[in-house]
Amino acid sequence: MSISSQEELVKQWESEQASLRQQVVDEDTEDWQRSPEFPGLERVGGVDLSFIKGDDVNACAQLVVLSYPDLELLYEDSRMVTLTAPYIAGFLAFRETPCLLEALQHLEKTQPNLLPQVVLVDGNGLFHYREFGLACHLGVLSGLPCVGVAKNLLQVQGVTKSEEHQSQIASLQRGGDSFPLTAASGRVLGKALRSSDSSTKPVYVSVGHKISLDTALHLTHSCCRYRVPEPIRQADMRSREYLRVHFPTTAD
DNA sequence: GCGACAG
DNA sequence: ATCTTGTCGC
Repeated sequence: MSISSQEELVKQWESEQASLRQQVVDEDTEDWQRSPEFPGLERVGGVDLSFIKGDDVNACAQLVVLSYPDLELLYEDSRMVTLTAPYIAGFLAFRETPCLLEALQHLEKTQPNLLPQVVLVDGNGLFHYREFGLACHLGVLSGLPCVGVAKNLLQVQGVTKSEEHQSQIASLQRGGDSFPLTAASGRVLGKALRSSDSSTKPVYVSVGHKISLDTALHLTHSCCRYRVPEPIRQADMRSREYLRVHFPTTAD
């Protein structure tokens, strides 16, 4: 792809993000979100993509639905997809949303009773350059509540891996502890969460759609058996397993 | 030229 | 995302 055509693509994507961003709902909209016990919440989804080494076009898109609060597998869908859009930081959604949306729509059409009530997404939501990351994108297009959970800090809007940030991480004492990720504007775009007692490195939680930040944080923590919340962890493991079985590494 | 760059 | 097994420690 030529430099100029990529510049044009980015311009088009920026305008699309600005437009869709207005549809994000950063508040609780569901009945189950009203109480900290999440009464009525029975199904939590997780999505992820895995790639074959050296191939950035063919990938395995994974959707899992786990029971809540037991976090047991209710449904899983692994599908090979062909990605057309390139990966450009800040525009991950244009690469991953289409196939994830298809997986959700397929489930809604075939087994609507298993459709998740909220989806945990591997990546950011409002914690994003233009406050419209993958979790917001998938949320708006699917209409489902979504939460962004990133494993690495995106340095954006003045939030950096500074010594101050490092010391805030060090101050997280136990699972559930968190601190806000505040933009230069003063707006809180997300929170760093120590997801379990036994993990030092936090995960970065932000609103995707139809959920408040505090509810997103509490839900994420409630889904953690290990550092990465179980829905995303299961999606990740199962998509890798799918590739291992169907595209075994050629032994030399 | 150097650093940053969700997945 | 992926390259990569064992190993040290709680």
